[in-house]
Amino acid sequence: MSTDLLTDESCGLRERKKRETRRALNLAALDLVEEKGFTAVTTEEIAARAGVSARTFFNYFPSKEAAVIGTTAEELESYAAALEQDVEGETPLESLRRILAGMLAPASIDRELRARRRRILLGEPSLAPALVGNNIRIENALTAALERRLGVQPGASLEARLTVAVAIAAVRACIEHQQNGGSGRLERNIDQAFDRIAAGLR
Amino acid sequence: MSTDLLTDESCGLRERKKRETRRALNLAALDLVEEKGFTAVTTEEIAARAGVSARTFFNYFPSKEAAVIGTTAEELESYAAALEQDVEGETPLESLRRILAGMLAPASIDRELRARRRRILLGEPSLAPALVGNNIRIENALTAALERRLGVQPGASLEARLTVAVAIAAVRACIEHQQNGGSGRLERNIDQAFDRIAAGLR
DNA sequence: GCCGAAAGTGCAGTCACTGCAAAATTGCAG
DNA sequence: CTGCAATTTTGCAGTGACTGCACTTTCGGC
Repeated sequence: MSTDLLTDESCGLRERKKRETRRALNLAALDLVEEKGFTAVTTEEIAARAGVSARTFFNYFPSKEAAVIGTTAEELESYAAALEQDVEGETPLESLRRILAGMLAPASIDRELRARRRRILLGEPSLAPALVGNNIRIENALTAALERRLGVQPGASLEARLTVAVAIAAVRACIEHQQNGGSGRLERNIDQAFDRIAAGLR
Repeated sequence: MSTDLLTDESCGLRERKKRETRRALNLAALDLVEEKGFTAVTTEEIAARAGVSARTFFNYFPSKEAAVIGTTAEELESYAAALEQDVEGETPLESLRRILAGMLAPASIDRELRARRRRILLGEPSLAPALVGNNIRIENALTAALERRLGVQPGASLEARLTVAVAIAAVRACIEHQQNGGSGRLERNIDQAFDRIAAGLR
């Protein structure tokens, strides 16, 4: 069991090929959704474009939605690790703001892919339920990480989950606001939202 | 075209029968899910137990999940109306606490049904994505109501949606905490959560 | 009782998703 | 390099959610 999180973990050919296939499926799904819209895309098409059989598709993703969203366990672990680390002079909420904003912002690497993914995912209303469902996974991973950071037993106190859930909800609200033609830039609104939450909502 | 929104709208036999059918489908769905678990229940079974054809099922609910959850537009309107009303000396967040807690608490009427519904819905992990998806509907309805209460244009300011989204997230976090064997009674935890949010999270 | 509208129903079809068993591929030991 | 074992891919057959369409039934007003 190799957990070489730092290196590319591309040790075995087998593992590398699985990653490539997964990525190919995700990219194919994004392409097709962009072309035809989510509901008009079939899992067979995605599989065909990725060069695998229809059956193999479901070896990689449990649903069509999951293939389009494509969040990997590694991503979750990476975010969790970032939150677990106690940064000097940063409250948990501030860490969450930084990490969640980082998930949205086109990062240094993968600039265009991240931007494109964001545009496609948010532009598809039929994906909205799946997206909030995906947020549950993120919430669980981040909650466990924050519990470790705070040194409490998993599920022992409400604090960790409450903070994470509220932070994710804040980001979601800002995104929704943006989608509805709301004012201001997304990052600015997120900052504002977290400021309000830190100051106490009325 | 009867738009008698004021009266109980149970005027015509047609309207009453639709309500009854919808309710019958929802109750049948709850029964069956309790008996066999969500995934083992088919829409045909639900329809059969409710005394309608398989096809008619989909005239009432767009999906199996929706039939089990069963949130009606009337319920949404009722919650929205409650939030829109500006109660003396109550901040929006306090109103939300009262209303959302009321949605969970077995009300004066429908005591057992509400309790049973809550138990069945929360006890089915396979329903979790659909439940958070349903929360979007609630969030939208409550956001619109709060915007009216605050006298702002729909989507103009971030405040309304942020407050509603955070409040719903808080309740969800408390429920999750409960489901994971967390300490304390649900209502008490919700009070605590809202207190923390009003005081400002860290 | 009659007529237009609304609701219920049957039918055929598409597609997501699953279990199973055979076939292909890969990693490894000899 | 070669066969062996584990893993992965694939085909096949099946279930069940969901849809569009056309037809019948039912309801409400006149």
